[in-house]
Amino acid sequence: MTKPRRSGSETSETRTRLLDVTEQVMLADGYAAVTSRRVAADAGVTPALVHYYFKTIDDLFLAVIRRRGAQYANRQERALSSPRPIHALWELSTERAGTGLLMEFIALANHRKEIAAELAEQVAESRQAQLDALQRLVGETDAVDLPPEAMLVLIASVSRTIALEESLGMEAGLAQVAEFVERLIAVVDDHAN
Amino acid sequence: MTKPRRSGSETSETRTRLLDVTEQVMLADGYAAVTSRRVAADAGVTPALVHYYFKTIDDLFLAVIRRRGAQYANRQERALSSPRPIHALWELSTERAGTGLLMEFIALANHRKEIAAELAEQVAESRQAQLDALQRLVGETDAVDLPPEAMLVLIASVSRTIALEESLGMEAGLAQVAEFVERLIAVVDDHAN
DNA sequence: GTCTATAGTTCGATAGAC
DNA sequence: GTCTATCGAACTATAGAC
Repeated sequence: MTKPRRSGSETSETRTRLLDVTEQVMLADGYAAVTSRRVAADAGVTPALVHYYFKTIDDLFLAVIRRRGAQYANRQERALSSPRPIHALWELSTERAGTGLLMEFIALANHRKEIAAELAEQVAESRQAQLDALQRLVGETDAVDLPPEAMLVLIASVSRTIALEESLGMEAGLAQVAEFVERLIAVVDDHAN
Repeated sequence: MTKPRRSGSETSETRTRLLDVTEQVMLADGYAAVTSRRVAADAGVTPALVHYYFKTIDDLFLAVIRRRGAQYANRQERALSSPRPIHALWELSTERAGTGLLMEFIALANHRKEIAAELAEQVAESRQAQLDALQRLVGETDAVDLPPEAMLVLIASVSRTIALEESLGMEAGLAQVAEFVERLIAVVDDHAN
């Protein structure tokens, strides 16, 4: 939402392409595989062009996080205004593709201050929107003996772990723990009706 | 029990030092910062020596995982034979240092087949030992409406997320969700007495 | 906007002396 | 067991032509 036209870099088709390719590389080979050469090659441009759009590789990572975060915020907003908000949130959280990228960014954030800050801000904002929706839903009552904030952490925890252990080829307990969380969720969602 | 492809004796003091340093580097700057030069410098040896003990960098990673896994198996065994086995397991799982390394290995496993296999094997073995202990504890009864396998996934999920969000500077809901899990655990542990 | 060319680093891994 | 020396490759980032 910056300049109207011709700012070039914000709306460039090439720029978009570079972001797409970066996401693909991260999912396929991890964040360490994201280099100006690799991204350029996969996008069919020259390495120098990557540096033209993103001065440093960290800037490229930040741009991907921000775009991704904005997309996710939209999807979450739709989910939270559906008839069964928390169930829709759970479905959204258990999607595989998103979790894969998130894990990469978490690992990255472990040792890149700027990325940690951006990631933390996004997670916090997203969590706050969830909290607002959940509190509208349950009001002041205690439908479940689990505070709203805690339920949200639980949803985030379990969905992430399921995606992760599945990708490691494990399966013991995954279906059952999903069922357990879904039962908790149902209580809350039904409480609204 | 496959040995690293090239090893100066398994018990070498230098070898042990290299493994220690590698763990420190991973925790401080992430797996991508683990290079033969960096590890050598931090350990006070020459880069060539790193390649002498570990033919490739992946071999170095594998050796770290294996050593770590063996150590963890011991600690878990002690925890599981304590008076309150599941509570002890929970305490063990919420330790910060272990979680940090685990996140790095998970990220690594995302795109290194050998490491994914080793990691999956260790997690599965560890989970099985937990399951044995838990089933001895609760027998056939249903103390909680949560199958044993699912409770173990829940413990792993939540402990990991707490460590992770804390490291991002977040705190909302963490204490409450911990309390929730601890309540579930207490039911099971008390069931034994 | 896009390219060529390149400077300056850093890396993995090996050969071979001691 | 440990070292020196080094090859070949990959990387980030910039300068400057088109």
